This record gives sequence, C-alpha cells and structure tokens, in this order.
Amino acid sequence: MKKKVEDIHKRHSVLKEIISTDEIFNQTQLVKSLKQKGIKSTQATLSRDLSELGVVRVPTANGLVYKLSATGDEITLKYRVAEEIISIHKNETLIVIKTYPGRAQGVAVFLDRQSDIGILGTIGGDDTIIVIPQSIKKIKKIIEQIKITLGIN
Amino acid sequence: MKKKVEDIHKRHSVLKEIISTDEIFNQTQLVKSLKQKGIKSTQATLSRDLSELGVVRVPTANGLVYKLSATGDEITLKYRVAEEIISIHKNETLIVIKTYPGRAQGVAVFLDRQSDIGILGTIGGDDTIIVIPQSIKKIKKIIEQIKITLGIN
DNA sequence: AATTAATTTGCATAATTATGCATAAACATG
DNA sequence: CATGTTTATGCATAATTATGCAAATTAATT
Repeated sequence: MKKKVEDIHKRHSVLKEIISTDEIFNQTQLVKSLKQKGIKSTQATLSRDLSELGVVRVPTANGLVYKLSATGDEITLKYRVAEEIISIHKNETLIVIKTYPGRAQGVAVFLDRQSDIGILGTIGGDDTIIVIPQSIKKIKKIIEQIKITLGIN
Repeated sequence: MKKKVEDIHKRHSVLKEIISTDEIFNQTQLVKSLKQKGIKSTQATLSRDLSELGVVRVPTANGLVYKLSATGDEITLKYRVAEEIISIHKNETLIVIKTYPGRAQGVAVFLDRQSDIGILGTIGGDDTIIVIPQSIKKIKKIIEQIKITLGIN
C-alpha cells in the first residue's frame, strides 16, 4: 500500500493550494476536492497529512475552516524556500506567488537576489508576492526559471 | 441556565490564560483545568468558548495542542469589511482598493478567501490593496463581484 | 534477484468535538 | 415588580477527526 514519495509531495502540494484557495470545512470535503484534481485519498490519510503540514482549523464567521499555519512546521520551512511556496500563477502582465502566511517577504528577498532571470522587481505582502517582469514577454521564462532554481515542478 | 456576563468574561479570560500557559490537548482536560481554578463548566460550553475566542488546535510533536490564534478574535465579517473600504478603482491591469488606515491586510485576507471571483492574488499594505486579476479581462467583473458580495454600490 | 526492512495507506473504530433542543437564569420593558 | 424576551448552559447525540492494526508497496540489502 505504500505510495511513492513523489505522490506524497504532490498530494501535499495540492492540499496546500486547496486550503489556501478554498474554504475547507472538513476532511470529507477535502477528499472530494482532491478527487476533482485527480488525487485519490481517504479521510484518514488527510488527517495525517494535515498534521504533518501543520494545518490548523480556525473558527470563522462561517464555521471552522482549515488554514495553513504560520508557526506550524516552522522548523521544516526555514531550510528551503521551495517549501514555503504554495503556488505560482500569472496573468497577462504579472506573476503572483502564494506562500505560507508571513513567508512572502522572505521568498521575495530570495527572488530579488536571483539575478538575470528577468525580474524587474517584487513586492511581498504577508502571503503573496507580486513579481513584475522586465517585460511581459518574459513571464513564462521567469516562472520556468524560478521552478528550476527551486527544484519544483 | 443563563450565567452572568461577568462570569463568561471571567471564564474566557481564565481559558486564555490556561491555553497560553499549559499544553492543552483536548476539551475534557480543559474542563479539569478550569475546575482546579474554581470554574465549573462542560465540554460543550468550552467547545463554544474556543470558537468564540478563535482558538486553534495546532499539530505539534506531542500531538494536537490548543493555541490562541494570532488573528485573535477578529473574525472577518462581511459587514465590517464593507465599512473598511473607502474606494475601489482600476486601471488597465490592476484594481486598487483604498481602506481605512491599517485595515488593508484584513480586507485583503477577506478578498483572498472569496473563491472563484477571478482574483489571482492580493497584496495589502497599510491602507491600500492591489488586486491582481486572473485576466485583465476580468477586472470589471471582479469589481462588480466584490461590490455585490459586500453589498456596496 | 531474492529477501528483508521500512513506510504508507485504508479500514474499522475509538476519541474527540460540535450542535439541536429544552431549560433556566439574567436582562429588558412596562 | 411582574412579565416577556433573550441568552447561556447542559444533556444527549450527531458529526468529525485521530489512530491501532494489518496489508501492500517501495526501498534497501545481500
């Protein structure tokens, strides 16, 4: 029953994205969300995943919602910037990078230091970074470069 | 069965202190801790209290532990968010939202949570939020959606 | 390649948390 | 002060989450 490590990373990665994007109220909902993204799993596994990822369930106006915690697995995160990144998206003019809460600044600084990958500048908030390209034509290449640099897919 | 408000405040107060001092793993343990401090209560009541106080349960090396959340009691309510927004403007590529001083972060978080209204990401400063659309074609629609969601014109 | 060790997963279920309902105390109103 | 309303609480239980265990697969070792 053991799964490949890559699959686990993949599931964790998707998990993080779902949690940071949607409002997830319970783990059965999460099973369905993952299914929609083509990942099969069970409530039991997700319970363990959430624990490993340091995900918390916070009370909101709508009810209890899962969130990525800033403090959660702080120790694990410090070492690799890659682990701090949740997702990278773009539109016609900009690149937007989602990170764990409070991590945007650190990642932004890291990106700024990378010279010659086509970045004009970055702005980091709490958990979001805007990357401004030297030219909108370079957006694709920049994303590729970041992924290569960080060794993520 | 109603209790005096003072008692409730008192219990909440003690609750917060216990949570920030000891390692609390579950609510029955919490019932006992409160009892030791002379406060009688039940698991059900504490479940409600924890929700009201915005307490989260974080996975740690020892297991799940209750913690006071950083965001504390400030639950994002629609009506409150609406009041914090001063203006919404756009240009060809971005949407800029002005808020009352120091409120941008909160509003930005709220907007991030709204799924499927076409927002790629947001960055909040002190009193300004930049909203990046999934596509510049969606800018108008996003503004409409925000206004509808918040019930403002 | 064969064998062994290590790890992940699902199932079943235990443990824990959340909540509808009824009730009673506090509060409001006249 | 009497009466009506609101709200917090406990009980019982539903809903949800965590976990022991066995099975199955991968990874390691020979």
